[in-house]
Amino acid sequence: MATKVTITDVARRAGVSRQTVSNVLNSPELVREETRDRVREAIGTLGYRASQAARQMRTGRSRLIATRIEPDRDGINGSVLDRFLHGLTASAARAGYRILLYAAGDERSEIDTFDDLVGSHEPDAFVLTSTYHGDGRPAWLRERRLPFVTFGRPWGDTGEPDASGDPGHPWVDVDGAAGTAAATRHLLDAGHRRIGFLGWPPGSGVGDDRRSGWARTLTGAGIDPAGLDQATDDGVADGEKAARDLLRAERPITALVCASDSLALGALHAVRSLTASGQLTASGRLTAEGRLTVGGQAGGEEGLPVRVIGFDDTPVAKAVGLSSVSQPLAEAAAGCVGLLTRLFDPPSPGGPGESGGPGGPGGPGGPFASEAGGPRTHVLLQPSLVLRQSS
Amino acid sequence: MATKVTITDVARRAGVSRQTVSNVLNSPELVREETRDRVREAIGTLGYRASQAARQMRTGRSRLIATRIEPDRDGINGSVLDRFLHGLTASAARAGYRILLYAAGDERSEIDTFDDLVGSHEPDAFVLTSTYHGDGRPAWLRERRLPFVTFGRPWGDTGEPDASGDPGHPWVDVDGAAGTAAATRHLLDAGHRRIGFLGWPPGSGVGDDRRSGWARTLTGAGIDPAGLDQATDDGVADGEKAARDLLRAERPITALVCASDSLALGALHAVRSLTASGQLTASGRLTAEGRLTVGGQAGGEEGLPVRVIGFDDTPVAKAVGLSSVSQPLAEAAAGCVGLLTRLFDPPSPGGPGESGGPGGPGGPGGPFASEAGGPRTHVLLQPSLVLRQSS
DNA sequence: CTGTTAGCGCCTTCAG
DNA sequence: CTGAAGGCGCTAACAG
Repeated sequence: MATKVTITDVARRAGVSRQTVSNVLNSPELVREETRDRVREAIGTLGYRASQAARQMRTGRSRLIATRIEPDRDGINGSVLDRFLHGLTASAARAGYRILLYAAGDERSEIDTFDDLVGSHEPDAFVLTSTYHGDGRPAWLRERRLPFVTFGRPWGDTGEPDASGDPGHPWVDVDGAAGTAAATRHLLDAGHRRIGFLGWPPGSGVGDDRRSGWARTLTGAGIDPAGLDQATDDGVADGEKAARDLLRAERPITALVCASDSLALGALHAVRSLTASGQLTASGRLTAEGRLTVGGQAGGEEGLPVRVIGFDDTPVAKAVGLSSVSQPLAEAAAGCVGLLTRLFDPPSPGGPGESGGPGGPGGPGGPFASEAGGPRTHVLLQPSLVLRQSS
Repeated sequence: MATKVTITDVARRAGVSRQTVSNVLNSPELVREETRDRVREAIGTLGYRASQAARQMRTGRSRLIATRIEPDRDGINGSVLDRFLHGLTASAARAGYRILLYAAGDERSEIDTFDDLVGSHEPDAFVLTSTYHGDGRPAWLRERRLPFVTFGRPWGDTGEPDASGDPGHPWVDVDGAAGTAAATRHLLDAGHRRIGFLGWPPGSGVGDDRRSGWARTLTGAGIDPAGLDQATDDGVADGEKAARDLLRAERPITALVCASDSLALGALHAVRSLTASGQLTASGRLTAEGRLTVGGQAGGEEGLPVRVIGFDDTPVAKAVGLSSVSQPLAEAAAGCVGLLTRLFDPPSPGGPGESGGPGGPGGPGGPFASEAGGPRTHVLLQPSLVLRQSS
């Protein structure tokens, strides 16, 4: 049973003082190479590891990043945050940090947990997920000058990023609008014109963002999106119901972009069941093969199979052959860790641009001065479209 | 900006020595009530929190429990471990512990991580998930007398718990066989006789366990399970294929118990597509309503709709109306934390029985002596059957 | 019951 | 470049 090996043991073994060992660890350039190697060898053979607790007492840094684990959401989309969390754990480890988990039901209890954690385990930073309108967490953390990043833009009251005078904080996000735009474009390219959108009620930043990409693309192609979308709560049953309405509307859709895989799965059900029962709509007809024939409509969309595209590329999408917009979650996690470490160890000033990141250009980079002294950096990542049988 | 408040500040505020404050925190019974209240009030108004780092240096305990976050598995079952992890985080917090996360690809890297963690953040314990045949992690930890619990029985080489002389360690598990048995019984009660099983290739402890509950129940009802099951890799497509075989076999099944929701989802697809196309089998016929009419077979099963039951009660099961066996994951997590804290703070000896737990009787409680001195305790939880449209 | 003493392992001065 | 002090905040032993 190897009793705890300390820095003193290493020093003795290497024939140097404890400080030299410490220097080898923290400022190697101060130590002569020969000595350094000797110390490192001693560290290796003894299996020495610096005690975090002792180090933290001295430096005030815990090398811990705290984040919340969310309870299983109703839907199918829960896996998104899990994948993010896995990426975060891996990225953090690479940067020498560990993830500390906490659970919290609502904002109040989450902030209480912040308070608790800050006093006890003293994480070096927080990563916030699932940001929302009027999110009180960033303000609380900023007031106390606690480093943090959000995965998700700060959604202002208008649904636009930074629209409400938010002084800003580092964030990473995925460009949802670009994702739905790509999906819509793909369907346009396949000859579809009446491309619907199945989303959530207005007011959720993420949902509005995703809808906007669809609407923008349709408009750009000279198609009026009015009447082609439905808003509903997230869920398979809700999605199925809303999709039915769209498929049997006066101007029936022939393809559908959805704000989530749950909705898309519901839509798929709707398509299949309408297909199976050979139902008619006011101006369209679903054939046995899932092809929708739109009577008397102009354009080349006659006989095209009804297409559905989801969002998040969850395991279910893969399982049922649903095309979906995929978020680069590992990259997002890496981005969070990157922004955080940049806060801790500021890069040499005057370096390369500090906005933007891999996979896409940065955001607008507004001129807000950061009174907290932290650089207002952010990373906006581009999603990708994963095509399967459903489109 | 509230600068770090220390135990000295509290002592001064309360007019006592630092030691007294410490006593109020750790051994309140040693302090006169009046003093205690005064100190507590000072703690409250000052917002004092004991520094974990300092405490850890003194006590050697970090109040951290390390566990692994698994990468997204292929399937749909990933959510199981996430729900467990959430429960673990919540239970640990209630007991005054936090969860420290790590990621690891294989056993080798996981053990390297153990080593790293033990030397740096020094978690008080580990929780191991996804145990498997020949799992090398428990032995590694036990050799070093590091406290740990596994979620999952130690599967011996024969597939039976503790069959290979494993000296034992604390574990929590869910009785999978009881779950499939309940599912099978439910189908028997509904009049089914040819109840199939869709599982994984033999050799996986969990899979064999689940199959055994089905086989046992069928045998108990006087039905020979031979030829009524299929083994395949986990996955919707694999499940669909295997289910087709079963539905069109010489002795076609009329109901199906599955080892996972992925397989069950595939089976559901198979049932629906066979139903839709009105396919015939050697001795059965699927009607349009998904009813299987078995020609010339004895028993009351004619005209019964084909039933499918999954395992794990994942969000997808809920979404598509699939009946499924549900594991009590929050309880399992609580059980892990309970076993761990029992290790740290042993209950008064001669207390109540130390085996078994809520929801079910304990395991066999073999007579192995534990050379490490730790009590070999375990908790076997009972799953429940969640019925939906599919059964 | 309360106060004093000592030191956990490390890193940051400051001298050599 | 290397060695000698000092102390981060806390608690386990003792002394009063």
